[in-house]
Amino acid sequence: MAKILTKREENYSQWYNDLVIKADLAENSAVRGSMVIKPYGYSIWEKMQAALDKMFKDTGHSNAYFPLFIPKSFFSKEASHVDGFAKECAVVTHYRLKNDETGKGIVVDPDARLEEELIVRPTSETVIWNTYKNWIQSYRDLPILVNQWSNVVRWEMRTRLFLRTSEFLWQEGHTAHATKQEALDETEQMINVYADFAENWMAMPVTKGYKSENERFAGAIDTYSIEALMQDGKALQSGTSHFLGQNFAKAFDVKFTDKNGKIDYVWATSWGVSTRLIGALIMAHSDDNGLVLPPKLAPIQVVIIPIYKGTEQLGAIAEKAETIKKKLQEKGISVKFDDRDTHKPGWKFAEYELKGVPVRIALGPRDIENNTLEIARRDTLKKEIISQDGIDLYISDLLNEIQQSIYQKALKFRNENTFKADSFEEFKKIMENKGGFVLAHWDGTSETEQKIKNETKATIRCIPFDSTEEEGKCIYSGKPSKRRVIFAKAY
RNA sequence: CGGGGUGUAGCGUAGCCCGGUUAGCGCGCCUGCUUUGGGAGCAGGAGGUCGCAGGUUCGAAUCCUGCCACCCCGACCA
Repeated sequence: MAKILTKREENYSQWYNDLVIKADLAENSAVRGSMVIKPYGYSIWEKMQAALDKMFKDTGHSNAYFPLFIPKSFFSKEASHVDGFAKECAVVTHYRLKNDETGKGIVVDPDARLEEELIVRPTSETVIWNTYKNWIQSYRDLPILVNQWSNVVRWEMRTRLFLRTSEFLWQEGHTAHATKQEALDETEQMINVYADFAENWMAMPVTKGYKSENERFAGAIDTYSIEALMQDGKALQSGTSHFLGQNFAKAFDVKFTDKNGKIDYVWATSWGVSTRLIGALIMAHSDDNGLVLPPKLAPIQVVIIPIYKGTEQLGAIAEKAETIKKKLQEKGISVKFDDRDTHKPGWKFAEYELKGVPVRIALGPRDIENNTLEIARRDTLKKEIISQDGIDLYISDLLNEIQQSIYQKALKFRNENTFKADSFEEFKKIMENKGGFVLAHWDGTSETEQKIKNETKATIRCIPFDSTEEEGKCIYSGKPSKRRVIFAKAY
């Protein structure tokens, strides 16, 4: 597992500060667990956003925006939703500050108490369904296929850098449908979109499946998720898609008249992924030299580093570098030519490795003379000297190759860390050692899942869509089971 | 909120048990010269309310009391 995530070695914090996300805003507990995403990290998020946004639009969705503040009363309308979120809400109670009577500092004006408190959205189902009520009367108004890019706040008892911050950026899709089947299809479609994104953009293999009742979203009838395995053997839930049935429609009284003149409640879904994906990306691929970014999400895909003595040498090198840069850009490749004279080549090599730039080109006097380039790829750290001719084609092929290679490496890791357990002893042994995904039989009850969790910390990550039917016995209770489910310790 | 730990320069730390010069070191930062194909070398320099507030003492980073913050583990959770 990469140092950047696990070890506090010398200079660790310097890396860390330069890395993508900095947690902690200040010495103030009120913002504990908030995050600062530095520009480089944010540009990774922007690449993710762009790719996802296009996928959403290609599947017929549109973006919209709903309020940050939700009246408290909205929350009490869907019982299990309240239960799920009540414990982690930030609540706005006042709307004004005033100077302290002692003249020192500033205090909340007690006269400015809100009549009804506002909740900072932990998710937007309630405010959105309150709005949909006004948008929907007839089947002709359906479906509504809306996505929102926003920030949400969940006042977690304990935050975790990258993976569980109290405020995070995400997208949440909220759709309304005339039929149950249509909503189910939507739920499945979106988990497929997420899996597609995780595998083809993030180069991170994921398993699609159903959540057990314990792990289901508060207010959902069914939750589908994609689960990824991190390098430390823990699972990360990377995206979820919920079939909400008619729960929210009933809570917010959203009815429509169908083709036959019959009145019914609307069917709903919601789905989301968050900046947690940046954490997933880091934890899935990075090594001791820093990040390893899949080319498709790398803000800089190729960096050109000049090697030179004196400014007269730089002139010729810079000219050549600019030519190469232009050629690559014409192929749609993002290139940075780093001609800073404030840092030495070796320093730059290390810096771009830390940042995960997939391909590095070194260009020096030797190369000018021989019409060559030194190409280094981040994922394998291998270097080779190639001809400058046809560099654009070479690099664009190489980027594809790296994208594939990173995925294959992660897939191999997951395969090697996926085990079958047929007894609880075996199961415990695996969990205590290296962790990983463990396929085991389960009797289908929440009680058993809870007991296994209490004893091993492992939970059911999902019941895979593609699991084959197989007669077996629950590893804990010994009761009959029809298929294996995935257990793992989770973040 | 329970259990454990830690607060010393931008970052990482030594010193604390056993009080006593000007609080030491590494990285980073600044200046100069030499360097530049894997995080350069040498020389010089800047930077500290030792978390905060009290107390004990001739004297406190060090001992005592209170407070605050952060980290790790647990409950909670995307």
